[in-house]
Amino acid sequence: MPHARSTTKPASGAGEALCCGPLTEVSLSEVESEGLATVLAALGDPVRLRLLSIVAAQGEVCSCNLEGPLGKSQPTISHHTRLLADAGLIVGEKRGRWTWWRVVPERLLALRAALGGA
Amino acid sequence: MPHARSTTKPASGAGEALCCGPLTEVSLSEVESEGLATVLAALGDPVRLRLLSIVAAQGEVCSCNLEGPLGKSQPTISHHTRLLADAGLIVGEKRGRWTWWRVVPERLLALRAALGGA
DNA sequence: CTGATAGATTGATGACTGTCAATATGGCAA
DNA sequence: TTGCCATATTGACAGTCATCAATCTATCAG
Repeated sequence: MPHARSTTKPASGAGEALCCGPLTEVSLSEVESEGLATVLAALGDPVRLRLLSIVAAQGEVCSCNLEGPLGKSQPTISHHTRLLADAGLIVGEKRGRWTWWRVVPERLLALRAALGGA
Repeated sequence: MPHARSTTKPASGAGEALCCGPLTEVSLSEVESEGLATVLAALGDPVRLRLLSIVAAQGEVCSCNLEGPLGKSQPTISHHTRLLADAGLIVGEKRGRWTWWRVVPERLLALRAALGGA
C-alpha cells in the first residue's frame, strides 16, 4: 500500500436506511446506503427544503398556504409534499377539504444520528 | 384561516448554505436553501454515501481503492469524489501518483446543525 | 527518453427529475 | 343534487444526472 513513495498499490479496506450505524463509523451496505440516500435526496432540493422549513416553523401548514411562499404551482407543491412524505419527513392529515402537514421530528433525529457523531 | 371546520382559506404565515439557522426553527431563504440543498444532494446518492463512509471509516483512502468496493468505473469514481469535494464533504491531497481522500468532519457537523435540533 | 500507471476530463447515452396544464377525486355549501 | 374548492394524479417536456469508453495529464520506474 502506498506510503509517501511506495511503488505498490494501496491496500483496500474493507431496514430503512436510517437504522444503520453512523456514516462516519461504519461502512454502509448497499441496502443501507439506498435508503439513506432516498431520505437525503428528498432533502436535496431547495424547494423541498424551504417547504420543510415552513412546515417546521409553523407546526402545521395546509398545502394551500405553501403555493404562495414557494412560488410553485399546485401540482408541483403536491409533488414535493409527496416526496417528503414518502421519505418519512412529514406527514399529512386530511381535515375536510384541506391537508395539513407537519414534520416528523424523530425522522430528522434519526437522520442526524445516521450522519454520525463527527 | 381554517380551523377544524372553517370555510375560509388558511392564512399564510410567514457562506455556504451551511451558515443558516436550523431548518426546523427558521424559514430558509432561497439562497440558503440552494446551498444547503447542494450539500444534501451530494449525499443523496447511494454510491457517494458508501464512498463517504469508506473514506470516513479508513481515515484516508486513495481513489484506486474505491473502484473495487464501489463496483464503478474509474471515471465514475472520479465524478463522485469531485461532487463530494465540491460540496466540501471531503478533501483530496495528491501525493505522487495517488490522490488521498479524507472527510471534513466540520462539514458534517455543520450539516447536522443545519438539520436542526429537533 | 520511454513505457506504465493514477487520476481527471470529455462526449455520448439512457434514466431520472422538476415543472406545469389538464383532468380526476372527494369534501363542502347551498 | 348541483356547483365550488382543495388536492391528487396524469401526461408531456426540458433539464439534469449517473455511467462508461476514450482520451488527456502528470508522475514514477527503468
